[in-house]
Amino acid sequence: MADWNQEWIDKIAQTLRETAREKNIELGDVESRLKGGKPPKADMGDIAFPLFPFAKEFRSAPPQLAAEVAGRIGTTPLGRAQAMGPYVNIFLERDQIVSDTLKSVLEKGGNWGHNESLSGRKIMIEFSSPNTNKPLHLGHLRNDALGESSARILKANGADVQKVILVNDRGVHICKSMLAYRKFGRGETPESSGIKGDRLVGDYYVKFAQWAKEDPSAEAQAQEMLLKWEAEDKDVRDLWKTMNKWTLEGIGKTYEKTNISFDKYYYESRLYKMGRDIILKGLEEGVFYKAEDGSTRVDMSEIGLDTKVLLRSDGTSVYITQDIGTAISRHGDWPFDQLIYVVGSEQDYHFQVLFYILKKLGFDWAESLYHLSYGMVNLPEGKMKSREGTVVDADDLVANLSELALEEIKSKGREEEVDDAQATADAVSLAALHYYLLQVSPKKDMIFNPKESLSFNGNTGPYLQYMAARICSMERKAKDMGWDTTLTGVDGTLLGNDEEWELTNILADFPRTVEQAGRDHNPSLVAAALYNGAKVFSRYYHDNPILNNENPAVAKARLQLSLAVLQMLKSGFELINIPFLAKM
RNA sequence: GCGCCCAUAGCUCAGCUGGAUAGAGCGCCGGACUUCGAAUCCGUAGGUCGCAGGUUCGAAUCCUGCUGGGCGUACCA
Repeated sequence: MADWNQEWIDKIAQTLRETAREKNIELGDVESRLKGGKPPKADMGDIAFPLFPFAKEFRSAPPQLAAEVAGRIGTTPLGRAQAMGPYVNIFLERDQIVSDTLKSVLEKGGNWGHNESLSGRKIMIEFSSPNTNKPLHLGHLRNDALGESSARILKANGADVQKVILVNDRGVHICKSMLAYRKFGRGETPESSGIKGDRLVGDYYVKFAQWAKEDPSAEAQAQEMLLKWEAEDKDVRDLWKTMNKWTLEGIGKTYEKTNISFDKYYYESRLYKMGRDIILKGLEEGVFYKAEDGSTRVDMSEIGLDTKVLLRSDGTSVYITQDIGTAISRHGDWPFDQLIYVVGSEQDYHFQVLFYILKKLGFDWAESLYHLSYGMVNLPEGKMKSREGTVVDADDLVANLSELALEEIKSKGREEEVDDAQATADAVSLAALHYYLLQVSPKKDMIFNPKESLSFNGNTGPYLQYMAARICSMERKAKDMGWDTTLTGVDGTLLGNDEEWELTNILADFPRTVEQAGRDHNPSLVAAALYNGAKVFSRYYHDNPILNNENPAVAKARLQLSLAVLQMLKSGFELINIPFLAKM
C-alpha cells in the first residue's frame, strides 16, 4: 500500500497548493504534513489523509477543506478521492494492484518479503552464549530464537550475516563441575550412563553445590583448581577438555533439534587474555587513566556515568577488558559494518560502557554496535530459580512439546496421513516454541506459561502451520484435478471481493514488514504479520469456495491467490524459524 | 541512594515515526462439520490504556512529576 502512498501525497499536495494559490494563501511545506494512514474500516477506503494540519492556513474547517480537495481530485486512473469528515480517503484502483502484487510474489519465488534494504552490509551477530557447566535452559531458548531469527531477517534484507557464538568455557563454575566429577564421578561418561553430555556435566554442577553445603573447603578447592587450569596443569586441562567436549556435544544436539546454527565458534578460554594490550595502549594515549589505587580506569562522566576499572591494580584484566579485545579481534577476522550482541537486558549497563570505550578508542565501526537487549523469561509462579530447581530445561521442554503434538496427531487419527508422525510432532513443537517466544517484543519481560505454550490453537505457531498445510492440501487436490498449480499470476479483475483485496494488501505489505523487522531488530513484527495473514486467509477460504467455485476462471484465480499467501507463509516461517509442513 | 526498563480486557500479548469507535489469543457464554482438513470459522460479554499535569486541532503513543514492579549500579563474569 505504501508504494502508492507517495503518488497520492504528491497529488494531494499539488491540489492543496493550487487551492491555496487561488485563494492567495501562503502555504508552508505541505508534503511533510501529509501522512497517509489506514482508515478504521475497509469500506472507508484504502488510504486516509487527515487535513487538520492545514485548517489554520486555509481558515476553514478540516471537513470543508477535505471536501474541496477530494472534489478537485475526483476519480483518476489510480483510484478516487472521497472526503469523509476531516479526511480525504483514497479508494485505490484494485484490479491492477491485485495483478501486480501477485506478479511480484510470483517473480520472487519462495522469497517473498526479501529485499535489498541492507544490501552490501556486513553484520555479525552474537547469540546464545552457553556455559559449559550445564545444559541450555528456557532463557537460552529465547536468546537463540531471537538471534537466529534476527540473523535470518537481516539476511532476507540483503545483508551479509555471520552468526557467532561465544562459549563460556572457563571460570570457577566450570571447575566446580569438574571437581564434583573427580570426587563422585567414578569414570562415568555420557556413553556409559546414557545421559546426554551437557546434562551429565550439569548434574555434577548440582552435586558440587550439595557437597559445598557440607564441606566448607569446597569453594576453596574450586578456586585452587582454577589456578591450576590457568597454569595449564595437564591433569586439570585433560579433564576440562573431556568434560567440555561432553557439554558441547550435548548442547550441539539441542541446537540441531531447534534449528539453531552458527557460522563461527569463539571460546572464552582462548580470548580471556585479550584486550590488555589495547588498554595499555589507550593508557599511553591518554584515553584511560591510572587511578590512585593503581587500577587503570576509564572516565565516563561525559555520558553521565561513573568510572570503570579496566585493569586491576595488579595489572590483570577484568571481564570487560576481554570484551573489548574480542570485539576488536573479531573486526579483524571479519570487518563488519555492524556487530549485534543478543544478550539479556540485565547487561544493558555493561554494553553501554563497552560501546563507549570502543568509541573512545576511535574505532569507526563502534558507532554501529548494537545490543539486542531482551527481557527475562519468567514463570507464572515467578522467576526461575536454580536454587529452587524451577529452571526449565530446554531439552525437557522441547520433548514435552513434541510428546503433546504427537498425542494430538494420534487423537485426530492422522498418523497415516502424515508420513512420519514423530518428525511431524517435532516440527509442530518447534513452531509452538519459537512462535511463543518471538511473538513478544524483545525488550519486554515475558511470562512463559507452559500450559499455554503447549496450546496449538489460536495465536500460535501450529495455527500458522495448519493454514499453510491447508493451502497445500488444496494445491494437491487441484493437481489431482489436472490443474496447473504453478504460480503464474492472474487477472486482477477476477479477485474483487474485500477479503481478496485485504489479502493482497497483506501480501504487498510483507516486504516492508520484513524490512522494518530488520531495522528494529524485532522478529515479533514478522510473527504478527504472518498471523494476520493466516487469520484473514482462514476466514477467506472458510467463506469463499475456492476450488469448488462454479466459475473455473475464478476458481483458478483464487487458487493463485492462495498459493501466493502460501509463498508468504513459507518465506515468513523461515524467518522466524518455524518448520513448514505440507501435511500435519 | 543513583541509573536504565516496564505498566493496555480476568490472563498472555499487539497497537509503526501522535490521527476517525484502542485490537488479537486464551478463558467464559452461544452458534457452524452429508460441503476445499473443525489443530478451523462466526457471534456475545469484557478497557478511566497505572495516577496527575503539560505540549497539540488531536495523546495509549511525545514531555514532566508521582505510584507500583523488574534489572543494574564490583579491582565478579
